[in-house]
Amino acid sequence: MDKQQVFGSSYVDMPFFAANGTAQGESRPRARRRRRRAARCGGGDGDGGDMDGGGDPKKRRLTDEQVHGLELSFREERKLETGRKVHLAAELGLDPKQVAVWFQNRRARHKSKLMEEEFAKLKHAHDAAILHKCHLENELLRLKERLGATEEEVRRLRSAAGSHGASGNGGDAADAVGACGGSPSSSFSTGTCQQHPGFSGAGQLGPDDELMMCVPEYGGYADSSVVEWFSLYGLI
DNA sequence: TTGTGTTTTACGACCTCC
DNA sequence: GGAGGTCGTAAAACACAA
Repeated sequence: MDKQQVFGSSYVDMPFFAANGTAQGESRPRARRRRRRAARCGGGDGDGGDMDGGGDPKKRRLTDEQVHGLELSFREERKLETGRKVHLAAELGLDPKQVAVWFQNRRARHKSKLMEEEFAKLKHAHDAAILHKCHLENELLRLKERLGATEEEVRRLRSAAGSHGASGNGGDAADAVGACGGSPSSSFSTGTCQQHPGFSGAGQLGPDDELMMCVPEYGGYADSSVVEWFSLYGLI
């Protein structure tokens, strides 16, 4: 199989055999310890063919130069055509199969990194959306309070006008409110927002625990205001 | 020095494309 | 059918705290 082919190929006697050696290791920023696991080499892991007769370890780290060359090539093009692979392998003293494997792993790392970045970005947007929702719900509470006070004032004025015998036709704004019958606020749902004592507007919230106190539930992503918020962040 | 967590190298299985 | 891709995983190499 391929395992035997890999270690029977030319790269075995190339300079990077010294990569894990003392000189190379000491040239790196942090000294690298060598740990021998020779005892395990003979252990039957069912992975026969690890040794190429000479007791060579199964894996060898690539040298910095080899990794650098591979990195440069990867930046140019993430896919690897046959010609490029063979050329790169010859140039770096590697087996073409090693180059292919390195590119596969490098693509996987790249993808993983991209996913991490994407996750962080989405989390940031999520937190911002939660904060925005909290602001909106607190604003709603304030508006409801004002509405209640206004309705109370209207009732008071009406009763005062009624006691003076006037048949109220001057209550324009008051009528408008009154026309709503059971008050518009009755159709509002305050949701689950609990007003935080120290919360009085934007810029007051920082840590997530405050967010959690403010908005104990995380549903409602279909809310159009949240969609707007996401679009503000350029996420959709 | 050692135990443990992370990174790197390598492989097999499976899929797609030519 | 072969070459090269992704995905999942094993294991060596390595870093580092205790």
